[in-house]
Amino acid sequence: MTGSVTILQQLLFDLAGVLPANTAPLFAMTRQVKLDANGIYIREGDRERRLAFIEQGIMRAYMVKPNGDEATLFLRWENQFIASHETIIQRKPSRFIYRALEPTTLMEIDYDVLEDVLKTHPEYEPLRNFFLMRMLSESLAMIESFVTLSPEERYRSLLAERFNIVNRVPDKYIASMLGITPVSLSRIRKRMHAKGKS
Amino acid sequence: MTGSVTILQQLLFDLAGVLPANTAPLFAMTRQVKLDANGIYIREGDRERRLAFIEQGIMRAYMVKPNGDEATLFLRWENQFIASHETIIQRKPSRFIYRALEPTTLMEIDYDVLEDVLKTHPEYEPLRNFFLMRMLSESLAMIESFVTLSPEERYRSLLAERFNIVNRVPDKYIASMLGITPVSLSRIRKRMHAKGKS
DNA sequence: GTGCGAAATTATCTTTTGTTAATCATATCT
DNA sequence: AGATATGATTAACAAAAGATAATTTCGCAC
Repeated sequence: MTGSVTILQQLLFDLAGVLPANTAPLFAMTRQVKLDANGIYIREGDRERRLAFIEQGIMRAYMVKPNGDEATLFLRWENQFIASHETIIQRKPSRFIYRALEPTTLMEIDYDVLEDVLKTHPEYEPLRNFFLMRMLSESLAMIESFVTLSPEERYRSLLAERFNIVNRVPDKYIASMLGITPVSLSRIRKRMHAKGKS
Repeated sequence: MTGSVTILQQLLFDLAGVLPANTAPLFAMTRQVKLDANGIYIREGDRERRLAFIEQGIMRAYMVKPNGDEATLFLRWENQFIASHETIIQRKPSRFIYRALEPTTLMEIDYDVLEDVLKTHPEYEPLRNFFLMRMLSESLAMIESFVTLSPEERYRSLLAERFNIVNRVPDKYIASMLGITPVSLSRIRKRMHAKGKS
């Protein structure tokens, strides 16, 4: 039994009072996916509406810019969902690549199947709502950091809030997520060490 | 009869097949709010979980930074929802101020009342889902613009996609939304005029 | 341990942004 | 209309970021 199921069952109970014994219709439709470090989950152009809960590992969503450079949109880790948002929400082929940074285990469901399950079992609906709201909340926090903080402050804030995640990810992807170049992040780190250590 | 009701009824029919005649339980709980230009809808510290559909006008969500400067998080206009996201999602007092930029008309509902309505009328649920997904999608597009584009490119892209909105809003708020100062936006505009006009 | 490749740092130079303050333009109010 | 406040532009300088390339460090495979 995967821990993901337990976690989601608990959440479903807390949110909607659904007993673990009554969650079979949902979890019966899921399957496990294992990715090696650097393994690709979704490619640019993919149209499959796959939705995955991260059991173990870190995923990175990035795009390849016209000039060939990569830009990391976000990272997702344990107990978060990863999916091609544009494919799920707008049925567009993915413009992003979703790739594991570590050996990663996912619990996957086809989004169309999930919608069928939700239609026949509306009692699971609060779960979708919860994660949608959580993702919206996190996205707005990210936007907030872009409009209120300098690159150095964004990095400090990320360190303060997600030290273990930053620690598990190469700096160049962190830099990209902060909207700056790796060279610039390196200089920020240097300045930070030069001054007060905190 | 407000146009908002018609629009939402149509959406509810398209999304869930709910007939306009069957939407009374929802719209009975709404009320109209009118704001003058510059009028405040939600203040910093407010804890009321008000959710509003913008019938006419533009709303601005901004925070006051420790140094006293304002930072605009986002703008919302006709046919979008505005609410203190942190208050709705995390029940925290609002850290942002939500204010009208023009004379604005809102159709408001108390979020706790909405949840009651959704509990007794789950057939309205697709509407919530639709707007949550739309907001998530727009937020991720915003983040994408921060990690893939330079300030000038962000401004160009905003002009290309939302010319009429940019036109209705003072540049200083646009600048703030783009993560730059008004001075810097002014220079960008100058550079743009100097070179190719497009 | 050695060697290899990727990541991070450093250096140099150019471009852009931030900051502050002054000026110019434009609404708005009386 | 005239006065006033707000927003936009410009100027001057300091600070930071981008680009490119060289160098160093680090992790990993052999």
